[in-house]
Amino acid sequence: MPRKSAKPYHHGGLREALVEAGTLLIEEAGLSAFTLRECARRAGVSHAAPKNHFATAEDLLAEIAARGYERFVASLGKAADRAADQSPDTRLIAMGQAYVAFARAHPGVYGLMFRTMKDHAVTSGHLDDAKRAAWVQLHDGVAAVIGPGRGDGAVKSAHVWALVHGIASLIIDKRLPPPLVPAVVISESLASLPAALRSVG
Amino acid sequence: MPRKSAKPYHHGGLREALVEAGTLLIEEAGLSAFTLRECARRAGVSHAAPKNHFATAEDLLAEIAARGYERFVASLGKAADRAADQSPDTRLIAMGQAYVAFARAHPGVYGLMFRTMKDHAVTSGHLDDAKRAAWVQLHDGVAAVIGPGRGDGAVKSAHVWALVHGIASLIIDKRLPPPLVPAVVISESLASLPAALRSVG
DNA sequence: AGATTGATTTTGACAGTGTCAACATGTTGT
DNA sequence: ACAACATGTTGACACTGTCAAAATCAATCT
Repeated sequence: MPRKSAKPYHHGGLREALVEAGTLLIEEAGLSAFTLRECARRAGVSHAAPKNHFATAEDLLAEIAARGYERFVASLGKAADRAADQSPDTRLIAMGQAYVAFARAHPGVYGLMFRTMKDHAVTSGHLDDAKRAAWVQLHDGVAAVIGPGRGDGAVKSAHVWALVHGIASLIIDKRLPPPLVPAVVISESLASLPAALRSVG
Repeated sequence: MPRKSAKPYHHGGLREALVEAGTLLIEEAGLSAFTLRECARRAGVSHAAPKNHFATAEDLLAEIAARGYERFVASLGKAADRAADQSPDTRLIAMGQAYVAFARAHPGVYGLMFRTMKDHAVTSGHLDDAKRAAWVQLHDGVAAVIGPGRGDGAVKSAHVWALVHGIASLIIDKRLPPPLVPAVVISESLASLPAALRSVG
C-alpha cells in the first residue's frame, strides 16, 4: 500500500493533476495560454508524461470541458433549487442568471465548452454525457414554463439556450458597446423570455 | 512604372495577398489552421516577409476580422434593402436571417470576429471602425421596430444581438441536439422578437 | 523470497510555429 | 548617379505537440 505522506507512487495521480493544472491555467490566463507542456510543468513532471493519460492535447481539453459542464450543471441546479418555491417563470429567469454568471466567472472554460473540437472524430463519452446533462437541465426548466402542451418544446429550449449563450458570449468577449452595463442587459433580456416562450408556436 | 505581366515589383501587393490568403485559409480549414507561415507560403513569399506589413500574426488576424465585419455589414445592408418596402418587423427579421446566414456561410471568419484579441492593447483602428459600423447597422433596424420612444433602445439592440449571435454560435459549433433543424430554430426564435422588443421596458 | 510483467515516467529527437536581427534586393527621389 | 528607403530573404532562437526508445518503479506470480 503506497504511503500518503512521502512522494507517493510515480506521481500518485498525474491524471487529476493535469486536469487541475490545465483548468487553472485556462482560468488564469485564458484558453490561448493552455499548453500541454506547461500543464506537465505545473504537475512537476516531464513534458512527455501526459501521453500515458491523454493521447493528445485535445483529449486533455475534452476532459477539462467535461468537468466544466459538470460544474455548470451543478451551478444551474443549485439556482433552480433556490427558486424551487417560486413560479416556473422566475425559476427559469434565475437559471438564466446563473447561466450567465457561470460564464462570466469562468470565461476560459466556458469558451472551451462551446468550441468545436479540432477534428477528433470520437469525442470522449464523458464529454458527451456532460453536454447531454446540461441540455436536459435547461430543457426541464423551459418545459415547466410552457406547460405540458403538445410537442416537447425543444425548439423553445433552443431559443432560451441561444439567448443566454448569446448574452454570455457578448459580455465575455466585450462586444457590448461601452455605455451598456451587463447586469441590465441580462435582466431585461431575460425578463422578456417567459412571455416569448408562451407566444405562438 | 512597374510592368504588369512579368513578376511585378518585389511582390506588388503582398499586404493584400496575405489578407486574402489568410481569409481563404480560415474559411477552408478553420481558424485553428491559420498560420502566418502558411499565409506567406500561399502568397509565394518567404516566411519572414509579412513582418513588413504586419508586425505580428495578431495584426494580420485583426485586419482579416475587420474585412469580415465589412462584408458582414454589406450583407445585412443588402438584406435590409431587399425588405425596404416591408414593415419594420419583417425587415428586422430579414436582417436576423441574413445575420445567421452570414455566420453559417463564413464560420471561420465569424469566429474570428467574435473573439477577444490575445492582448494587444491597441486594436487596429480599422477593426474598431468596422465593429462600430456593424453595431449601428443592427441598432438602426431595432430602432425602426420599437419606434422613437424615450431612450435610444440600446439595451433592446443588445438583446437582439445576443439572440442572433447565440443562434449562430450554437449552429456553427453544432450544439443543437440532433433532432433540431437549424432553419426552424432560426425562424421560430426570430418570430418572437418584435413582440419581445415592444413589451415592457 | 526473487524474477517477471506491466504501467509510468524520462530522455532525446523531429517537424512545425512566431519573432527577431542581419543581410540582400529593388525602387524612388534628388 | 547616388543616396535613402521600402521590401524580401536567410538564418537563428525559443517554443510547441508528438513520437520512439530507454529507464524506473509497483504489483504479481511462482
